[in-house]
Amino acid sequence: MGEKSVQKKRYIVEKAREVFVEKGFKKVTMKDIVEACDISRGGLYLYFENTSQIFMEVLRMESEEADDVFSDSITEDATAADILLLFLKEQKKELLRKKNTLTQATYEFYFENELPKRDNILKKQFDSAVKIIEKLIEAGVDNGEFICEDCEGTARNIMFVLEGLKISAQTIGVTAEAVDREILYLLRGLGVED
Amino acid sequence: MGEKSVQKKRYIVEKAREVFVEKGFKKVTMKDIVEACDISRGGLYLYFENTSQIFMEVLRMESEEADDVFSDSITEDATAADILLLFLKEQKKELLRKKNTLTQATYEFYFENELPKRDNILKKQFDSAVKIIEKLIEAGVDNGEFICEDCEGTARNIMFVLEGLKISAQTIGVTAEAVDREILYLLRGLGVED
Amino acid sequence: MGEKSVQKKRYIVEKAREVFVEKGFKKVTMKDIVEACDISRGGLYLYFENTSQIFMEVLRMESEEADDVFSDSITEDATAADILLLFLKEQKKELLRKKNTLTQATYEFYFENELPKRDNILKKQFDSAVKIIEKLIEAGVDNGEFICEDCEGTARNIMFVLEGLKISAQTIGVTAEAVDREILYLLRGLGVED
Amino acid sequence: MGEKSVQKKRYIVEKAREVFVEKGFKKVTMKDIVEACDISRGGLYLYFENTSQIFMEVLRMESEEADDVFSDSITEDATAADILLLFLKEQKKELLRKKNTLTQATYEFYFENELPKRDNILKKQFDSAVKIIEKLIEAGVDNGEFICEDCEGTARNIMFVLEGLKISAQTIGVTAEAVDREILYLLRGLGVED
DNA sequence: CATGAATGAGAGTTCATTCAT
DNA sequence: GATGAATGAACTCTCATTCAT
Repeated sequence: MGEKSVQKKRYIVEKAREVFVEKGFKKVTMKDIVEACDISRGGLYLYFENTSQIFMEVLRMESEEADDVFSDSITEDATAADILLLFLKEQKKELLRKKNTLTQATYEFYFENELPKRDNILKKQFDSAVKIIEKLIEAGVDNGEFICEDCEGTARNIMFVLEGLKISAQTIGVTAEAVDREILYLLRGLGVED
Repeated sequence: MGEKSVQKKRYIVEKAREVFVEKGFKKVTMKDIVEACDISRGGLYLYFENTSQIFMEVLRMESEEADDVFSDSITEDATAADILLLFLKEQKKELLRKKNTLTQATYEFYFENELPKRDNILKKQFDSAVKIIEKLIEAGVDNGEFICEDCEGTARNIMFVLEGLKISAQTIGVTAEAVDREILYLLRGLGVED
Repeated sequence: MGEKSVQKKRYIVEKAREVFVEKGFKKVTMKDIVEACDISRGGLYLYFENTSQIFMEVLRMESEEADDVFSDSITEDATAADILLLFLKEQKKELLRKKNTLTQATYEFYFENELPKRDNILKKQFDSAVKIIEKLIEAGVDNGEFICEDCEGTARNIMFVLEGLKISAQTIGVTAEAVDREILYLLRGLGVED
Repeated sequence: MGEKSVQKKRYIVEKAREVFVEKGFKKVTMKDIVEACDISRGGLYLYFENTSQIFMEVLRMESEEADDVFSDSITEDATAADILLLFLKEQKKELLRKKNTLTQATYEFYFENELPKRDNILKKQFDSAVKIIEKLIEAGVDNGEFICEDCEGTARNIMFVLEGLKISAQTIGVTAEAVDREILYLLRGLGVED
């Protein structure tokens, strides 16, 4: 597959991403993607065999670009609390966003495909986020910003709360206030006064 | 609708439940349910128009029967900590169970149907669970079992963690140990020593 | 499947037969048969899963109706030679007929489906034809019409020649004269003077 | 077309032959052949327009190389009976061979293409085989090996029996014993004692 | 009420064939 | 000459939904 093919594949994945954002995973057909890309029916099959394959590529591309969840938050003289807060605000924005989100499609994809439980991109992201938060909390404890006895447990707790908020946002609905309240609760747990 | 019709409807819903447990929500077709019920294709349409309608009925029946999430745990002389622990154990069992769970189907259903965000059974269950946990914690605080400054916040935190664990179990996979660890973390947050 | 279904199935098989006669086996699609029957696309699938299944049914029906290859030839006072000659004439007509023949389709079907080598309708027909010809020759020998030392071998020889003529008719082409010549040759082998 | 082109064409035909041997004629697509040859899709079209054209070339090449059906059998001091027997043994081997045979593909090809009935390679091969067998029988009669009144008729009979065996091998199945039995029958018809 | 045959829309998939490079 | 990406027609198959009985 030449240079051009790589570009076209990328093009398809980008267009497909929009479709998945729009419709989730299950509802999306090869036809939908063909139409979104404005290519021929057979053309798509030159690059991908099915929607799962395309979605996995979308996820891969996503995780490549988004590896820097924290990098935005980390600036020269930011404190641990600043960084954590920024990260949580970022997550809030993400989880409240109705559109331009792959959240639902991602869940649906993992529901449908029991297989990739191991070496699961989602899991890797979760674990690495826990690690980073843990380091952050440790740093905060060191310089007296945070109070925390079980940094790892707290990091994991934060991530599960975020997961809970995320899925709740997609199902029972969650308001900005509700998210703020949870963020406050988490910060207070670290000994941060408002 | 006569008595007989009510019974048949109930029969359909029960059979359909098995199908949803087995296949989630999206993948299920009217044909699947017709076959599971061993009734005629047209027959099903006399009672339900589509799978969404059937699933909502499944959910309704479910919540009627399961309103007593706590009732099992509450006995005469159980302490607040006992009850909370029993509840959490119950949730653990539920979320680790691969089969006989409507979890996935429920998520899929709410993904597909943006509509029932309001008067959403899931939301009601969530809110009422928060309430009950809050009362429980308050009781625990009163008799010195728990230490807690923000009972409502803590109750909500517990529920979001459970939601996070539940969705994680369906996507990235969660081990029994991981769940135990979270439960311990939550209890320690209430000042409970192991 | 009720009485009506049986009739419709029969109707489909009859229409499909025409299609197979027209186009052989391989070229025929479910769509072709749907169109020939003037039923809906999905309708055909209620009765048959694929063209092989339909063709097998065509063959079965064919063999039911045609079990009496010889019965036409057998009359009260016909001699063995008469009957044999009539049979051979019948075969001649059959193998020279361009249209209304399942020959080609049958060959194609057996090419495609290696499976039914055993309990193969074609084989049964061949074997039973050999048996009948053998009996016929024996009868002819008994009453002095034929001279033959190895009736079974001769019967089989006749059938293989007929098979050879049949496939030749479909591939290299065979004239009426050529068939007559072979028939004469076979009869002379039985000591019959023209 | 240059020297190189001729070679490439030959290469394609040889590779295509393998495909036809493997899959018959009808099932073979241009894509199959492209893949077998490991050339480009468009490249094949520079040489052939469709599978029929390719197959005809395969047949032509085949008949060029195989014109010597008998040449193997004919040695200095072999008797007519020896040669005939060798030829029949050769045919037996051929028709029992499951793989490496173009038989099925050839039949399918002639089924599909009504056209080449005239100037039909198959026919030429058949006719020339009849001629040769006839000469052989005449020679055998001359030196007292065979008894035969109608050499041409007998030669043709032999060829039709072989055709019958060949197609039977492909459809109803034929055992080595069955072939031997037919060969014996044919030889006895020529007055040859076992 | 209940049945289940029938319809037809629509998704998936494969290839023959073309054509710019 | 040669390549292989691209197109689009054609086929298979599945269901939601209707309707005569």
